[in-house]
Amino acid sequence: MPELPDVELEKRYLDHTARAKRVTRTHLHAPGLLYHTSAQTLYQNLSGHRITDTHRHGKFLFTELEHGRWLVLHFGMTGTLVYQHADQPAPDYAVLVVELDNDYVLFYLSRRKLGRIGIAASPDEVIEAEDLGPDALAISKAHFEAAIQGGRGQLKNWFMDQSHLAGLGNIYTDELLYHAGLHPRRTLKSLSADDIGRLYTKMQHVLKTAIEHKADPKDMPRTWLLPHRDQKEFNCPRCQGAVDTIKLSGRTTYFCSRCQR
DNA sequence: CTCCATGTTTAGAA
DNA sequence: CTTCTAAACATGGA
Repeated sequence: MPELPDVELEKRYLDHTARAKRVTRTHLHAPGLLYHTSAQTLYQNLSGHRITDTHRHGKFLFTELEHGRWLVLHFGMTGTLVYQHADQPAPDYAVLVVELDNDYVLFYLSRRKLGRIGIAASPDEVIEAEDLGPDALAISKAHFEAAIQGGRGQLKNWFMDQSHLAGLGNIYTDELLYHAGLHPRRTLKSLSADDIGRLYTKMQHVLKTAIEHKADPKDMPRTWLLPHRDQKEFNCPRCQGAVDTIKLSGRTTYFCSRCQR
């Protein structure tokens, strides 16, 4: 489940599991996920090296190895990490298997194989190559306001574009706009200073709260859209009116036409 | 079998 | 040049 909150949780997961362990062997089961990297380069940079640090930017997760280069992971729509003892049966859908020197194994699982795996000199190299905007959780209010004021188009499309701001996807953009009371088709140009300030505050609130709730839709506050999205139809937790569904850029968008304008 | 899915890329239209 | 849309990617689940 990979938007910013999910990837942040994967980072924290790595921090208290595989971090500081040494990689013994590596197996790649889905070569199609490699980008800017050969399988040989991947093996050479992982095997025999200790994991020293982790970093997240938007939906990208970076893992530093002791030689200073970084393993780059992007989770697509279905990617996730699992760390378990080598005695445990291997989970399904493993695309990358990283064996560690403490008899534990880190699995990168992906059902749809839409993610990416690579080696890079630094997170910045990837951020530049992918043309990623500032991280949605790390950006300052001033920079956010400047970005919005310099932007064009509709809110939903703008927030989904990782070159403007990195981290929000379909689900959390909908959640943000719901909390901010703004219609997904509203143009950036039409926003008041008040709207922009509220967007920033709500964005921080939605992302941080999602992380606190482990980004689990079932555990999210019932006043949010997220825990209800698995039903085809549901009512707005705030006004009780029917929540609308439209397609924007081919993605299902949920919003309340009474609360969001 | 059909439809849908938390991401990104790309071609074409506006 | 920018924005927007639909399709494609690969695959599983309802």
